[in-house]
Amino acid sequence: MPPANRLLSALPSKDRRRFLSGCESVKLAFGDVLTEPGDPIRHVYFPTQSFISLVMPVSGHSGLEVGLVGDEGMLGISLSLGVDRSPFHAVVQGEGMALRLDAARFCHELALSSALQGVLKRYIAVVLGQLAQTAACSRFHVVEARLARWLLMSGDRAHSPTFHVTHDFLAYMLGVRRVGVTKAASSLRARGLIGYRRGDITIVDRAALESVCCGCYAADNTVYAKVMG
Amino acid sequence: MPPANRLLSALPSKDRRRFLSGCESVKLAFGDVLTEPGDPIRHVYFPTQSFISLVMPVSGHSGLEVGLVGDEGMLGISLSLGVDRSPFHAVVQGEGMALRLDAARFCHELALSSALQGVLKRYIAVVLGQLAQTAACSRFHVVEARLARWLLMSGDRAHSPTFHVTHDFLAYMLGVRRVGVTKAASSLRARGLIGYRRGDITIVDRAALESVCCGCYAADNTVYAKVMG
DNA sequence: CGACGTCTGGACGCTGGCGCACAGAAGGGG
DNA sequence: CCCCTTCTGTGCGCCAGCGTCCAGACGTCG
Repeated sequence: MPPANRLLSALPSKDRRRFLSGCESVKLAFGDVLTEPGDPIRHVYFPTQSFISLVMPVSGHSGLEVGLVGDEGMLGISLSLGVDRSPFHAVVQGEGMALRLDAARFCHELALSSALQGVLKRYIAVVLGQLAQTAACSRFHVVEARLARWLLMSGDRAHSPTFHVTHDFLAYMLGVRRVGVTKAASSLRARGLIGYRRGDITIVDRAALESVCCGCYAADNTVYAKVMG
Repeated sequence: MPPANRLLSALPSKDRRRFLSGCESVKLAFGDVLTEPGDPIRHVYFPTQSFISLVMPVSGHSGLEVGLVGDEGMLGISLSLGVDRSPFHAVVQGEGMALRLDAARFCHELALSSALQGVLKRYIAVVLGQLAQTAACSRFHVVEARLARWLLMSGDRAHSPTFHVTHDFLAYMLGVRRVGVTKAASSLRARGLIGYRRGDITIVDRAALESVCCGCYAADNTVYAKVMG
């Protein structure tokens, strides 16, 4: 069985088969930009092995990552709300496969499957909570804790303790200086929680990393499990 | 004609009449707590003259306001997503009237009106964008700019340049110290942009306040107009 | 194998906001 | 009318993160 997307796995098999038959499997490459804020949504994506960052740009600043979409979610939910523009800058963070569907076809399929409608609505409710959580987190928590959270979230979505990301890129996601990331990361490494080398990061001691990270990580997971499971 | 809620005004008159007949008009008092995170949603509210803060609590911190709901929105959207729990702490910020509907009845009405479904879906899309905007704003912008934004948003929803709020409360909303608010507010007052006295704040020079405030205020309004208008 | 680009690691002073503590001013209730 | 609560204003030392610059380490590609 090939790796799947959890939203689609939740569908009854008839709806799922029907939906999958309309999808194409594409490989997303690191750094690919899938949507720009304000631009029309051409495709929706259901990551299977890949994952995607949602970044909110701010004038005069680098932008801030407000969401991470992996096999537990989808990119382009706005479409299911009847809005054809993306509010976010979406950039591929973890290379890998995703299922893709063009906008018109997605809307068509959505209209045909009330099961899909239900799953996506609940997913949107989760996203609402996660956005709020992220807002509070990036306001209050120190870089080290937020870095830990990011690594855990990415590790989950990469289905692997190792993935590719530079300090520079992390700084962009977290909305801090690159130097700040280097400092936090080297501290985590010194304590044996993670390892890294020229853009490849490895989670070494997951449990310890969880204890360093803020409660937002656990909160997110709890909400997801409660609403979706 | 009594003051209305803009979401409901957007409905075709038949649907609107039907929906309104199921609503009760209630007065919301300053400080009333309407939902707690994780608690079941008993009622949904469509403010007409009142407005409501959505606050995301964070362990070890005071919490952060992530949204403001006035006559342009509603409280309890999660219900329309099939989720009966509120992710937020919702507290009445501006005293006044609102239309209230109990949860079961709301779901029933929603099922009957596809126009209402459409409006609320678009509203949710707006909220998604606003949450992201707020996340970035509270990460990057200085207290003074954020305060200005908050005052403008509240002024809009209060339909009046004057409304009641103490520095203490503002600090809670913005996730900063009360002293930080006092400093920013007194600076704005010294420049003649606002006035205040023991909890009553007045916007004196709206245009100047807009120029002090970050672009997030304008961005929010633009998105709302584009998606809802 | 050498040169260049990329990635990581320090160092500098600076500042916005923090935590705390205290003092004056305005109102409201007994 | 006085006391007590609430609200606003100020002054401390402190620190996380900022902006900037430079240096070393690693890889890759010509």
